[in-house]
Amino acid sequence: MSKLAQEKEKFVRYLNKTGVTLTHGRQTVFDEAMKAHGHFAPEELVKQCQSHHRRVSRATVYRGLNELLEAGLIRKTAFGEKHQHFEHIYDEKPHHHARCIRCGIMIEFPDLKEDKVYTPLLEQQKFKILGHEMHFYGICKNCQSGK
Amino acid sequence: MSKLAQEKEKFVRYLNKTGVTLTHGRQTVFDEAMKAHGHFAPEELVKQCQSHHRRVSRATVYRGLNELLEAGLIRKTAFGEKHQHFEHIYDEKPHHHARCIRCGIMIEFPDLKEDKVYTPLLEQQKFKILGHEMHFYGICKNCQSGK
DNA sequence: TCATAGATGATACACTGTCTCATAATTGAC
DNA sequence: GTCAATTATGAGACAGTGTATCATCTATGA
Repeated sequence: MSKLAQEKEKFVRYLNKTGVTLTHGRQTVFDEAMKAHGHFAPEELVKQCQSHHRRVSRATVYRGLNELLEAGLIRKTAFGEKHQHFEHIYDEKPHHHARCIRCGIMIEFPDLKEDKVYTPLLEQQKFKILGHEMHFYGICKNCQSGK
Repeated sequence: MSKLAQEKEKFVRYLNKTGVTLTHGRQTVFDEAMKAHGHFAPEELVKQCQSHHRRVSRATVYRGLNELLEAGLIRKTAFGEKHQHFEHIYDEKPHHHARCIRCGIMIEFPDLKEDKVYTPLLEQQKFKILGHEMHFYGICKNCQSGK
């Protein structure tokens, strides 16, 4: 079974558990989110969904993204920007981000499993971890030399 | 010298370096940002600045916050929410956050210096690190039992 | 004192994520 | 298969955020 099919199954399992069905809208959001390369903003996904399929509303996309998030298929990468970003998890090497606060460029670097230090702390509080992100901010090489 | 005074000096040093002066507006934003307890959203700071001082515009506050950020006096904590959050650094124990994606509650936990693993990676790319945040997301205890 | 450069306030702006509600689709009971 | 009840959806309204603009004000140094 392909990784994508596995993800689909995971999604359906989640939907069943919460007592809702895999409708056309959810299917579309799932398809496009899994198809995306790298990060995407919700509004980008709205465009994608609307270009390839019959009309899907913004509301449905936003709702669907939350479901995918809770199902653990995508993660929210929060860069302190105006809008949210997501990325799917399957097929990606775990990585983190460093962002330049001047130009916004993003540098990716591999996940080194440093989060293991923290998981006991959170589990102790019965916090169910869906994901984590190590987020650095600073000034990139170019912006330093530019000024 | 108090910690606060040290921060002020750090700020002035930064301003000098970038060739600007400590004006009334910047002073106000500095004061209120340092006075804040825990996280604050920019708009909250706008209110603060406008209630305690003579009129300071939103623009000035937003501009000032960026300067404080670059000067390394505050950090941006990005929770993937609609708006940004900041917190000042002085006088705070380094800590990170876990956020519940359902109710938004925030759990703080101490910084365990796990970032040390990554700094060489970024320094190698000449990325000047201003700060970092370890960000977990998931479902909190209450939201798990609530459903 | 004056000219210049920088800082500010007011406001407009685009955009985001959420909410509402009427309509449509789906499901299960019969 | 039909119908009623429940759930999902689309369209649009909405408030709020962070940025940009630009005319006015302020500070600085010659």
